[in-house]
Amino acid sequence: MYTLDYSNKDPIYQQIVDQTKSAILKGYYKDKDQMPSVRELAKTLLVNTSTVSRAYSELEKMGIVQTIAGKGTFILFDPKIIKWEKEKILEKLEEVFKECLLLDISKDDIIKVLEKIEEEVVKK
Amino acid sequence: MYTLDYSNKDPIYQQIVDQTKSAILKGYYKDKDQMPSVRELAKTLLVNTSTVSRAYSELEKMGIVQTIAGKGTFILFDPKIIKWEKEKILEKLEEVFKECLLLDISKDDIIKVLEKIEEEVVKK
Amino acid sequence: MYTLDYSNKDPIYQQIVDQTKSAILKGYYKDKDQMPSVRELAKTLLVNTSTVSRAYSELEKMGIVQTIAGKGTFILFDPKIIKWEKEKILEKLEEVFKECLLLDISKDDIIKVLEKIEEEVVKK
Amino acid sequence: MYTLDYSNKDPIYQQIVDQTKSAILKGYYKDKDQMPSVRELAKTLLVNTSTVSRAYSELEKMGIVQTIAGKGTFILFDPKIIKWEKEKILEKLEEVFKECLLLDISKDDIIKVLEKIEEEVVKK
DNA sequence: GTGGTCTAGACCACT
DNA sequence: GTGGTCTAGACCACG
Repeated sequence: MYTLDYSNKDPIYQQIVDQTKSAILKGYYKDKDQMPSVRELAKTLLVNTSTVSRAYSELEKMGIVQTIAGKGTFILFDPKIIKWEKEKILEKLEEVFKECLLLDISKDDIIKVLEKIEEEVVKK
Repeated sequence: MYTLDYSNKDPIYQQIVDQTKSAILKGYYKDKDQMPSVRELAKTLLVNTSTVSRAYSELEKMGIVQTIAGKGTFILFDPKIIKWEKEKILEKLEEVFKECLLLDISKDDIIKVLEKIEEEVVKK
Repeated sequence: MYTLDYSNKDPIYQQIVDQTKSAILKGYYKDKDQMPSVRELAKTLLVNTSTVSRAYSELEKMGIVQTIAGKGTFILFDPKIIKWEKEKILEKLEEVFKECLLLDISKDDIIKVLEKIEEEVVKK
Repeated sequence: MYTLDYSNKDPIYQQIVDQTKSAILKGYYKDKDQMPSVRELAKTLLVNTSTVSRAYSELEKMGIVQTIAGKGTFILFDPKIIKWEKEKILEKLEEVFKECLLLDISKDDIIKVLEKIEEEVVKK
């Protein structure tokens, strides 16, 4: 479920955060599901427990999971997450479009890429 | 012309590199133009000379700039740059689109954003 | 293992880069080996940490080494390195031969030198 | 006669020195020939007079030219030059051969390159 | 512990 | 004047 890439510029804990969020959006994790324990996930991913710990605490700061002392870490699905993520991605979209136009990539070319990706996603 | 953002996770020298590339693409710098001297730009941007020096040397490794010992640093415009940049931005575009679709942002919504940006850019 | 020559026109960081590559080719370093830490090597070689750091970052850009934040720097042996090195040395070989012939050094004399070196290397 | 390469790592004055020596070895310059004046060569090569001046003074240090105040700079051909150059190139040859063997380039491959270059040179 | 970045200041080579 | 390298020392992010 998690795949870490050490050559990626994103730090490991960030990759865990991102992949957890993505797992929620994809429906792999549902509201109130229990996450694996820090030690367990660390063992599975062959990383330091402090790395997983940091990932969980970032997720908790974002309100995406909740840690209950002595019980574990649980998904706290809040529709707001989707709203936040949408806002972030729309900003990113604007940036990328600006760069595309700067590089003389036409609107039509961009739409072609969009349609290609759409097809790929639909297939899955 | 250059605007540094210290809260940005990208290091200063990288921001100088990126903004220089962008300046070339926008036509502010042209082939064979002399760049400001290391000391001069450092003074302007209120950073250390070695930071600017590092940025220039990165640009040189990319073949975007040529430094002639004792003379200065000069723009070396090569149409290949545009090719490289296009390839990079198209990859980024695919990633962003994938994320959008994952978040149930519709193709139409994406195109609306695109059209908004297009208008903004055209106005300038 | 490393020997720095301050009278050499090559900068220190470059000597570290070259000797590291050479160490890999000679088999002293193997794939996935951990390099000495920046601070450690700096202490051993009596140079500044930033000098070693620069050498490592050059090696990383060349894809010869991978640095994992917080863990260290590791050899990333890629057979391509040998290809690159071979191409470079063959170019150098052509240049030197041209100079030799220009100086009226005969083919036979050159081959004698080659045989002398071959023997030396074989002995080791 | 002179061709300067600004992208070459060798400084300009060094390129002038090397090409002058090469011109002597090729017989373009002969003993007691007068070299172009510093100003003249600087003008021709579009470089600073101090650059040419430095080149001439290096040549003088090596005993390859002689400057006579008020008269000009003259070639001072001494057969020793060839001896020195030969010694230098033979050292270089040894280094390059060592590297070749380290990279598993066989003696036969090296000889093939040598023969290729020999043919090229003979044709000229 | 690891590497990455930045500063201030110095020195050198080249033009 | 130009850029390149190095040092000493500081701070930060990551594991």
